[in-house]
Amino acid sequence: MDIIDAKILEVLKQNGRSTASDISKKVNLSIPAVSERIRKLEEANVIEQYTVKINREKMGYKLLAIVFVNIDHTANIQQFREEIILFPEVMECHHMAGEYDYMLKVLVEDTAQLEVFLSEKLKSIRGVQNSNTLIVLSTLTEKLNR
Amino acid sequence: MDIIDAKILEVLKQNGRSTASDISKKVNLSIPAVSERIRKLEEANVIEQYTVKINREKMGYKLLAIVFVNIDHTANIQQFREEIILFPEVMECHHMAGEYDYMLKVLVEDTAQLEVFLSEKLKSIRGVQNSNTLIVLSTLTEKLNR
DNA sequence: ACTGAAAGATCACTAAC
DNA sequence: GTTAGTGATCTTTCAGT
Repeated sequence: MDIIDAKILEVLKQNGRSTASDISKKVNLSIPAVSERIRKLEEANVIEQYTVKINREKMGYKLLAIVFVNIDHTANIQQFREEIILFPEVMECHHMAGEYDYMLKVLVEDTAQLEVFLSEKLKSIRGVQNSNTLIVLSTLTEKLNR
Repeated sequence: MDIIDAKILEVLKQNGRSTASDISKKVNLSIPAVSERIRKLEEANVIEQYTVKINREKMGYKLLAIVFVNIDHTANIQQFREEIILFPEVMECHHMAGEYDYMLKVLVEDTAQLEVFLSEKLKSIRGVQNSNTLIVLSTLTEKLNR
């Protein structure tokens, strides 16, 4: 991971479809050299995935919420961890230090779907003790990578 | 946005480098038909960006934190909004309803960098009244799109 | 570890339907 | 929307530095 690899990653962050020949011009390196570096970055799992950012509003998902969850510590925590990530509306699930056990980022179409998620889906998982939901009014920035 | 477009987006989510010919096999459509659909999805800004997911740990970023911030409502809020998104460690910034005004997702190498962010960078923005930081112990899932 | 050139494969595009 | 044909472009390979 030298400075040239960092430059290559920077180009790929901005456009995941950049070809080796595109990148070779931007980093002043020959095409085979760039190809080999990308191959190694993929092999080392530094590049985890090529993907695409899709417009949420255009897909009808207009409500983003943060849900903090507490788990009954006598419950089967592994079961919660397996089930929670299966819900399509759960974009993120983090195990937290502090007052709450888990923090979820939940993306839904509207408040009706949020209600279904909170009062039916989330509640249906055994061990979920209580939750605290915060609503996102707007998003100023949201990046995948630093 | 019919069911075929949805399938195309699904393929691109999993691999942003999929070619039109790759996709044409998976959705049972000819290559020019797929190309045209992708072109329209890009034009309509449904596809916002092709990008890449980079392994955070491999890049040395081992600490993820959630920072809630309150802004002095007599302060210049626009200034906060402009400055906060410029910090490289701020992955996300959401305007929130409820007790706190903004929620930040902050990615740093270690607690030392978090301390610098909280006590120097964040504090330096005029109007930042107080903050509350939560530490992420581990991440179960983190998706860009639903 | 990188360059440059050549080969082969693959892709996108266009035109006709 | 399909099929077929063309031209461009890309990656890979390899010999040389």
